[in-house]
Amino acid sequence: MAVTIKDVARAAGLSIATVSKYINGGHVLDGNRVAIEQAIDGLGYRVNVVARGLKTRRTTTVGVLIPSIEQIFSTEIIAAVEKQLAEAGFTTIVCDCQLDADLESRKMEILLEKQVDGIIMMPFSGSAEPVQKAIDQGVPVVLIDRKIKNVSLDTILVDNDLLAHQAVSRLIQSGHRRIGIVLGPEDLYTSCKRFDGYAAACRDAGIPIDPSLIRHSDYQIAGGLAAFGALLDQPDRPTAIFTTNYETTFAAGLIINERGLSIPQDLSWIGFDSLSMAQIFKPRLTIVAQPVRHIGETAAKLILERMSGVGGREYEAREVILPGALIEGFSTGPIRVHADKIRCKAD
Amino acid sequence: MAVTIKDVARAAGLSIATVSKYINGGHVLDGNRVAIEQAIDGLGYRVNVVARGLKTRRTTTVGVLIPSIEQIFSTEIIAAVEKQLAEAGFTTIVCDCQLDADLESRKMEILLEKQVDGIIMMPFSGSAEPVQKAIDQGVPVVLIDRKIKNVSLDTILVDNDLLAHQAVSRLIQSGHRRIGIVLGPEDLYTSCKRFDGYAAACRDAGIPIDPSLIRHSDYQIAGGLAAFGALLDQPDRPTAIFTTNYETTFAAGLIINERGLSIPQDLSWIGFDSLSMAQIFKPRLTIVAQPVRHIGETAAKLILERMSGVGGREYEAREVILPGALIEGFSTGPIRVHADKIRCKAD
DNA sequence: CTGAAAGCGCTTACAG
DNA sequence: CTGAAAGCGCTTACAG
Repeated sequence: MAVTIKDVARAAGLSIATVSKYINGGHVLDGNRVAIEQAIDGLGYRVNVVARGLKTRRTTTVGVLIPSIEQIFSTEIIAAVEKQLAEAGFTTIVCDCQLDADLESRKMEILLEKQVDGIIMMPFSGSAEPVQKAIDQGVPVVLIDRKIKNVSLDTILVDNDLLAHQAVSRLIQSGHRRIGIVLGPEDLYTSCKRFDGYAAACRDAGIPIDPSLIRHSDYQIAGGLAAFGALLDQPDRPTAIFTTNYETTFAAGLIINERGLSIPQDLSWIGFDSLSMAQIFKPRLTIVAQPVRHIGETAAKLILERMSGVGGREYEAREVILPGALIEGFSTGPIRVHADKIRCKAD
Repeated sequence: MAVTIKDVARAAGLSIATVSKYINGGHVLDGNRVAIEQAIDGLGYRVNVVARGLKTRRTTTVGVLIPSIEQIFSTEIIAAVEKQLAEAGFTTIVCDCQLDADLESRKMEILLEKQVDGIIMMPFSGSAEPVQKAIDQGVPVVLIDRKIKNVSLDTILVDNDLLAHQAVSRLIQSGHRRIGIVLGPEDLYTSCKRFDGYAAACRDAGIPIDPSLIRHSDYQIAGGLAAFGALLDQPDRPTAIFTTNYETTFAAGLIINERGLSIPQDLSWIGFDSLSMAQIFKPRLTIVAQPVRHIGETAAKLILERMSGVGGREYEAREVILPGALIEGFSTGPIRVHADKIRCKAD
């Protein structure tokens, strides 16, 4: 059986209270300290954090709930979160809901059941229900990437409209006026913001918004294929396209490869996220890069602060907006006239 | 304060023992069952798994320890593991050691401290020390991807030599005889196996092994750049190259892009892992694909079996070798004569 | 500084 | 089937 604090106390000839005090950083007489240290080393004692957690009601564990663990955007954030939390002595439990709204709720319950001290969540469904459960139990929550309607919580966001504005302006500078955009679901926070930036850039340049250039998707590969394909196949097709998340950018890459399009000769293109994919693509892709590490670190620091209780149980929700960057590649260029190569499949 | 089993017992007019029995699936009188259910619903009771864990010495949690959470190979496996374990009612705690041998040991301790019921580990350092700690505590361990010397443990492997053999044979079929290979560290299990497959394929075709065509790396991007670059820059350079993990494959892609090489005209190339990168590359890459989902599921099932105690504490270590696949793209072709374009940078 | 005692919320033999 | 009691390993006031 595992060795307990009792064994240490016996070996050191002290009470468990004293040993406990020492373990938790309290002061004990020098002689006793030595005795305890020897006992611990000799016995190979290690605190049972489960027992401690029962008593202290803290598990030094934080739950991370994300839409899918297979999305690189989430992965990179998790890595940063985990590292930051580990340095503070916290363990991270990662749960994904596999793009399933029901699971999002279930996994939240599991996290709560595990008595996590705090939760970092990237909302998937947008429903307030999962997060409400945490609030009800008094567990602090920090949101990432998007807000949840009618819920006031700490949130780490990215300057989506500015970034989209920059990307679209970049295309406009190259002379494009028919610029397509592949967005996510209509009511999704990031999707709205990225559209706002697109619209603002067009407005600034005096370009009227053409609804046929705006395509919504599910922000997944399947939807990206459909949306990007539709943009290419329409009669007066765009000369440049902006895909606004990783999955739709990947989908665009697939189609471009399949149809044998030359970038930027046949089409100018700006993608989103995943620097590595951008670097591998021929020619190197121009993309909007979100500050993933920064997001993760910021979220981790904030949840640590909330868990420590600074500001009390009734704090005011904070909203942090982080800057991203437009990373230039070679996928944008001036407009060409001959664009009939595009519809190689449709024709 | 949270509602406990005591509150439920009081509300239901029963003892906590009876409530506990019901919660854990025991039989109680129908009337009592109703009373308990009502009390639970009314109070919003939820079992405190920390308290339960203290008593039962089981946490229904398994730890996953990997080299880096940012490596896509690991991510995909984790996703499969997590899903499989969740279905069995287990929670997954993912820890990575950030490619740091010391951290590998520390994180193992943390996992053990959290009283995980089992551990799935993809070894990084190859040292037996981290895993020995788990063994000492009687916590079952399932290894993934590679073995650890002098330790007999359940291990889920991939048929590395066969896969490498297939890949190299594919190149030989196209007429290549000077085939370069970018491996990992010399003593790494997978690296050795993949070299074995390479060597066997050459031997089968009567091609002598030329040491200058064999480059070891750290299996990371940095090492991949160095190794791949060195292969290209050497006097009698290979006409085809096989990069044997994701990072070195990615590195090769970077160099190919940077130098403006045309594949397969200037060079035939077969990569490893990451179907998505292969699909985005121009032309679509031929790669060796490991059965990531299969690996994850198999590891999860095995650890579940070990945790359940079937086979007893003293079981015989099992070794499972899973088949992968060579996925054909367009990155291999017949040899060309003019290869001077290659050294655009060096010249 | 040290120790005896209570208790965190649960499960588990053991009687009844 | 039900309940009283012990105990999992720890921390925490409270005396001393």
